[in-house]
Amino acid sequence: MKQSYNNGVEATLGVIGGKWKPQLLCHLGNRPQRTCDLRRELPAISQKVLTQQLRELESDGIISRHIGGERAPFKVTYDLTDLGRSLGQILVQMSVWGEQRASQVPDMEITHDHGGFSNIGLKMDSGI
Amino acid sequence: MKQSYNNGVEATLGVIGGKWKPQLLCHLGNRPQRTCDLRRELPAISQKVLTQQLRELESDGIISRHIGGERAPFKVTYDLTDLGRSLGQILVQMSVWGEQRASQVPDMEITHDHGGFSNIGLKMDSGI
DNA sequence: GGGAGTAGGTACTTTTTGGTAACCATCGAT
DNA sequence: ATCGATGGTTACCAAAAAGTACCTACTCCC
Repeated sequence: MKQSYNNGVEATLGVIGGKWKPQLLCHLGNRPQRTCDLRRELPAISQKVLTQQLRELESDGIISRHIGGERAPFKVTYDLTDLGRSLGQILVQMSVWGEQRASQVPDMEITHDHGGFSNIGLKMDSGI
Repeated sequence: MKQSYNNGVEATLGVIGGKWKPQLLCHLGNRPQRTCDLRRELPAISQKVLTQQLRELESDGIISRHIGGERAPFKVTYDLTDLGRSLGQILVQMSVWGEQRASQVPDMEITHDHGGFSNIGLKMDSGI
């Protein structure tokens, strides 16, 4: 179905706005990862939602899915595409802004449970 | 209540992620506006949701609310705060990325009904 | 007195999103 | 033969977000 946005910001939000997508992009920004790796790093996400968010990112062209092995316990690997990497600069800036904001607001905390975007800049096209 | 995020990106999304917030920020980025102005520019938003999103932006320190007149038909004006203006660069980049994306995907359209972020850079602290 | 304009609140419903739990299929190891 | 790891799917539920409808209260204007 044809999706419609009022401006570019909304279009971008449509891509990165899922509940787990920032974290998924973060982890995939470091290196390609298998499904089970992502599940281990994000224990709180359910299989269903993980698959769902990965499918959305894939259909948006942000990540790519590779099936390793022929008919074994498949090794499915997800990786950022060039388009996905082109989000790096935005993600890093959002990360910085959010971190700074959280450091100034007492009632806001950021649990860096499973890595963050502070290092993503090295791998993604952050422009830094 | 204490809100918790897993990384800075989510914290930022918590601020700009509302359905109408990008558009509100866009219009307020041009100049301070009254409630009725915003309603005229965004005819599709309901009074309830408009008030709600403005309150959220206000409590996040992104916009400020000024009541003009003493006990008349109040002239309530909303304006970006410095913190709000500091989002400019991020919003402009998200806008550019989204616009570019939309121009490459046939099934995605952006209806520039009520202005856009292309010019917000002039007023907000876009860093451009 | 009866609108219209201004700013907003409240109750209720709908839509969207995310979460739970159970299931399938395959392989290798025990 | 059963278990665990792998990578899913499906049906069903719950919570969050947004939308609808209707209400208040004040003032100015006719």
